Amino acid sequence: MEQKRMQEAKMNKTYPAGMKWTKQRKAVYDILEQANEPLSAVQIYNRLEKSEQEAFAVSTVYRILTAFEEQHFVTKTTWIGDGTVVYELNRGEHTHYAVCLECHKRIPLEHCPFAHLHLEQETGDFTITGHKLELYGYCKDCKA
Amino acid sequence: MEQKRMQEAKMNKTYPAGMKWTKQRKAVYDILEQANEPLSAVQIYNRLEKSEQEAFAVSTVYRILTAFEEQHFVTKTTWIGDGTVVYELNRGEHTHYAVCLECHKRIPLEHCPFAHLHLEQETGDFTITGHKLELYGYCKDCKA
DNA sequence: TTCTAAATGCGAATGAGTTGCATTTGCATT
DNA sequence: AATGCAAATGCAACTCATTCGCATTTAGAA
Repeated sequence: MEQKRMQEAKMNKTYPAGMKWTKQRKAVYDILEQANEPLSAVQIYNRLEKSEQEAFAVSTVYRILTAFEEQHFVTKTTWIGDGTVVYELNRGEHTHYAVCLECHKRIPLEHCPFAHLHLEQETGDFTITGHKLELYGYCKDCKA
Repeated sequence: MEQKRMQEAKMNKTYPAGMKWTKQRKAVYDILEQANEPLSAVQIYNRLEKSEQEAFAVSTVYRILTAFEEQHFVTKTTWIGDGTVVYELNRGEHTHYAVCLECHKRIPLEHCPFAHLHLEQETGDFTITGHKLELYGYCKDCKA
């Protein structure tokens, strides 16, 4: 649903009221779409600098990402490990990562380990709306 | 084991080679011990300012916390919501939290939901050594 | 008591992210 | 197609957490 709205937005068919589809937003959107991993605002800014002839303002990137988040186009996440803030296009999947302590590679998990868990039971009066999980360890290349 | 080492460290019986048990470290340790929640470096710094006659340097607090983390005296964590970095005395338990998105209260979970899960199965060639988990939602006071 | 590596203080520097304000630009409406 | 204006951008200055270099102090081993 969100995804369909994003597609429409990109095709410039519809867009939420009071939202403009500028070239800056298109560029940020394209970078997020082409990325196969979550990106930080600075990473996005750097890629913009390389791919575009005209430079963008950093503040614009931050504002675009905030706007995208409000429109649910992207999901903002903080890596639990180092606190890095990254943005990821909302493709509908629910993704967790296994983080290698050696090379810091992030391997997306195929399935959410909570799919069959009933977490509500043990949190009493707490209403759960989401969760965040990171596994730590060593990838096959770093087991040496 | 870590806990015993911490106790010994505090009693000034043993301490890892090349590690000094200074009054600054004692003070930071005491504050962490008395705290019933994870604290940020700035929070610790502020409490030091109030409780001690002499002022500490902020950089010293950061360096102490880094050293404590390397010695596994404390655990460094990043809060999901706002990205705040906090430190918590390593009391030996394996703790996860439910974090209220409204009041930011952190409710420790009694049991680790992974206790009976075999995560290795779904990560293929990844060797898991640890994990971090945070649930978020709304506590009973904030459900309004 | 002496000696030295480790720890601290201080202040400057960094880096991520934000903000105020003047200027530009989608885009809805003529 | 021209107009009008709210929304978006650029820019530069700012905040805030954290780090770093370096001179000075100090814990604790010898």
